[in-house]
Amino acid sequence: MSKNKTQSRQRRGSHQPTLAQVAEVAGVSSITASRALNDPERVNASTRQRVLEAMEHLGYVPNLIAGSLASARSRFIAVIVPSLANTVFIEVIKGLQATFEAAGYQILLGNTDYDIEREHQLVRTFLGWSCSALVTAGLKHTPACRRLLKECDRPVMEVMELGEALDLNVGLDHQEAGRCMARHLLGRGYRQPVYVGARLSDDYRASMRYAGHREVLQDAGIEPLLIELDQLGSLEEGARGLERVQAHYPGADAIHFANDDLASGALLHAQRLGLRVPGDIAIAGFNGLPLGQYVTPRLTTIQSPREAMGRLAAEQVLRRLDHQPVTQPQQDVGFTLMIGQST
Amino acid sequence: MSKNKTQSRQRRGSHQPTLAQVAEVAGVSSITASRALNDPERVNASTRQRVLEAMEHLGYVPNLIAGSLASARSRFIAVIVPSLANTVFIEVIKGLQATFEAAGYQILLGNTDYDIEREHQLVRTFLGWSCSALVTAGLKHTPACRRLLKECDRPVMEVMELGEALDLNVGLDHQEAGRCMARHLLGRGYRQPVYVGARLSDDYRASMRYAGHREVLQDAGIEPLLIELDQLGSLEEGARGLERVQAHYPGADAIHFANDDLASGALLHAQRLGLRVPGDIAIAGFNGLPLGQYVTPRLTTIQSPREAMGRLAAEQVLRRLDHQPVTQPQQDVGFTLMIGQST
DNA sequence: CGCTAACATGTTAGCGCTAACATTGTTGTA
DNA sequence: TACAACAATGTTAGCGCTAACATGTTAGCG
Repeated sequence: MSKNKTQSRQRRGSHQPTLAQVAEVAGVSSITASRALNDPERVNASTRQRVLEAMEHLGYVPNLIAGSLASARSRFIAVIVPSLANTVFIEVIKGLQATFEAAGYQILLGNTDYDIEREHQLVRTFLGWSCSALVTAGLKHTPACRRLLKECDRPVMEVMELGEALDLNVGLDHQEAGRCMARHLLGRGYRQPVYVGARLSDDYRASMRYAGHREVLQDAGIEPLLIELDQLGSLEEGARGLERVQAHYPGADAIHFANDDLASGALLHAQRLGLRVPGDIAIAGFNGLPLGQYVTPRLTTIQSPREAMGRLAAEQVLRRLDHQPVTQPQQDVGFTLMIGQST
Repeated sequence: MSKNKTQSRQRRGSHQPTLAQVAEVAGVSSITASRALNDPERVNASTRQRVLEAMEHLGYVPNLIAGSLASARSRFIAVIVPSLANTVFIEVIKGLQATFEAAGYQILLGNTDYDIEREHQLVRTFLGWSCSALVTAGLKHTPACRRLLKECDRPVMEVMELGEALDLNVGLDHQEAGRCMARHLLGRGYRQPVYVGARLSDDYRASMRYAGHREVLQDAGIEPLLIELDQLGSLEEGARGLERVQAHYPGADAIHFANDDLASGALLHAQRLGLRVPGDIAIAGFNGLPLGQYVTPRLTTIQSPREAMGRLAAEQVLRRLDHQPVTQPQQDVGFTLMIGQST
């Protein structure tokens, strides 16, 4: 028998130094070492000093997984967005990330690719990581996912749009934004505006803006016209949108695009075609991206405070995690109509 | 005494159903329930069925933290980038995310804000989460961070640029890219090109491109000119760059911008100023962003395969995690000079 | 001087899961 | 028939940490 009889089982685990080893070197118990790190007020300064030196000496890296298991809370925040290709979500993520990171939380980023089944799966996974809170882009979930979010007993924040939320909600009223732009166009005297969006069944915030647009037109006795494209937000697709409007609705005098990428693409394409904007056709967008503010003529659009929305959402969640009362579970960040020279 | 004497300690933990409870409902041991989930081949089909039903019935969500602690591996991949404001990193992240997510890994995203001390801290935190591998943007680290990365015994991937890497490395040669564009400009007959970058000490990849640019100019006996701006990548800052070039170097006949955002901003601004591009001044960029390909005149730039770089990097890491041999630890993804009408 | 309160530290028992080893029963085959 | 090989399941002992409870030690006070 070559095997050691006194020691039966094989050792597992990594070869990293543990808190117990640190404690031994520092000549204290492991709970004291733990406290020196996580609750420094509760240990004597000189003891703390010794513990920290031992950590330094051993190259100790705290095992956060073990800590989370023992304390039944992780400092994870789940953030679920439909896409990373869209600047809009990136900016919201930036706001969330900056605020949560500063408060010592780590973001777990999930990408649904506009698939709410995928979202459900991500929620399950993130709950499995004992995340402290969840942030989702939008109010649309599968029924099972809604149930899970409702019963998970953690702050749930739904960002981007306002509506019947599960818990916390920070966003803006997209239907009203659609109305606002439509009113602007009618106010400018345009009588045949066309709404141009892409994959409206996926991008349902764009479809809500369309609903607002349509409402205003119908109230004014004008028939709402719609062109639906395939790609969500690209300059090239915007150019295609312009061409399709010209082909289908030769009398159109204005285009209300679902976003600035499409609108800017159309604007640049109009230039190439020698079309005057807004003389031959007016163009409007949504988002207030820098690009739209930098083309000539400057794009009329609706600015939404995306990074601020992320920050505000994070602050609300942090307040809830800190057991402070959240007086306004629903917050409207609003939007601004920015009138450029394109309408 | 109101306290129950038989049961001393207070219960901790969440109120979530556990594997043990699932196992009890299914009438098996918990390890069998575990296997039914993680290694389905190893349990009888009917047993598995019963276990899965019990999970469904109880609304069981696996506690991934406990699983990670027990198995000493988490399915986390640390991804550390200097900024989320830059499209370039977002696209690399997209490539990484898609590939890692498909393989069942979760990305832990860290943002250093161009601070390598912050990077070191993030590396420590992520090692604390027992991440399976680390991906960092760039080869620049603090000495302590290098040591940590070298000794952590996990795949370490450095993306973006090529050079003396710690372990795996996927990227492109920025100095060569700078040379390539400078050669193009000289080949076109420009004799007073100015390099315009922003915060070159932070954005050291841009400064490497400048080094290449300078080298070519010096070889040709031309004095290299440089303008340094404050904001890393914005259209507005590009316009400012154009104005500063005109003010400082009135004889300049070409501008080699550090990125397409700056270059596009300058291009759009030139239009407004009534400057002919490239007649009055030529403009070149770097990155191959869609915007640059969509302005008139089309921007001369260098296209780098960013999303593909992310995918390739992820595949290399996955191969390493899968114990497959990695024959080429360093991979050059190359770049393409795209000659537009702006030079 | 005895008593209490506040502080400093320690002991114990898990958190929920899985690796390692153990035990059955079942099949194939020499 | 005996024995290996395998398939299916179980038992045990942690992973590294921290909550809860326990104990010792000092300062403050009438």
